[in-house]
Amino acid sequence: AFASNRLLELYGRCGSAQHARRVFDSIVHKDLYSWVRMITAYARTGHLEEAKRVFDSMKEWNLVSWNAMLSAFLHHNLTDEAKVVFDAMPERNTITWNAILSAFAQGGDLDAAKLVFDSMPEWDLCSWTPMLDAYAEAQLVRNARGIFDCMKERSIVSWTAMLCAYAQNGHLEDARQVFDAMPERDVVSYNAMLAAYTQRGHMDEASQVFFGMEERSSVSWNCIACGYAQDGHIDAATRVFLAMPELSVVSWTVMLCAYAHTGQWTDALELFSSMKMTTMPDDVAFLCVLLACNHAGSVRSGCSHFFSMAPDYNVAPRKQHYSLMLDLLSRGGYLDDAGELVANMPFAPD
RNA sequence: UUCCUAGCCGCGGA
Repeated sequence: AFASNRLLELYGRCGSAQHARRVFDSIVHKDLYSWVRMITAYARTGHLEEAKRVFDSMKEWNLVSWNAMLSAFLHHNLTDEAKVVFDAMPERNTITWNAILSAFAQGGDLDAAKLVFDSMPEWDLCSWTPMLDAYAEAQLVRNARGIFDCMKERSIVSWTAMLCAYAQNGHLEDARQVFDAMPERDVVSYNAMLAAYTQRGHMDEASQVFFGMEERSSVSWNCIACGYAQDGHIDAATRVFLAMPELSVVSWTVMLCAYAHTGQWTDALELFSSMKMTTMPDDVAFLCVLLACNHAGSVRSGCSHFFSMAPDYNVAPRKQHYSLMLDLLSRGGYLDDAGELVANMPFAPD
């Protein structure tokens, strides 16, 4: 059973639920580890209903199995299902509380996050930081600061979160003070300070931070390129882009977006073709491309990109993609096709 | 086993 459990874990991690299931079924004396790993394997591959079925067929449960089921739902944003699990749990630990707190905080549900936070028996770094984030996102910087001040211990992550809380709410000076006061800094905290400056168009300060960095990541470069692009310095942004040691999907998208917004439709579309040779475009990249097609009035190109999203790139079109397509089709005079698209949308029309 | 756990960049939202 021990060896089989290892195998189960392996298949679960590499995303092969069928193989995991085969191993699971072959185990005669399944222990709690086997069950939990089977649940996790299904959860990681998005088979939540299967995961739940496995969970329900368990003979006995422990805290870890409950947490596994809870996290499975939370990771897929199935908050209602997660709540049911949470309420049914016979016992909870810090992992339980932090998991549900993080989910509420990231989902922007401040009231729920607060409720959970206040009900918790104890807090650690992974409880304070999400709560701080939740306040920052709700533009309650003082409450965020209150959490920060109350923390029994602070890590580089908490300091960076506080920096971002100020930056997101336009308090650049305070963000800088936090940055200067941090006991240690890493590439993420540097990037956070960098982004604080570039997002507000303070390219001089941003450059100082950038050149002061011992180590840079793709994020650092992207911030600089994006800063120039939104300043209207497309050529400068392009030079930064070309100098990047590595290109992520965001690097490409920054440039796509820059070209699309400045009316360089053909450049945008050419860039997109180059991008696809090395990088899987995501939903945002497609938005920029559709925006470019839209402004160029290129119905044919827009359609071909739109209809390749799900089948070729596994990207589900969002409402914004649909509305760009509707705009493009109707302005091109393809009213019937626009109507058909609306009829087949997976959302209710606004 | 739940946890490669909480913090950084692109569209939109705010």
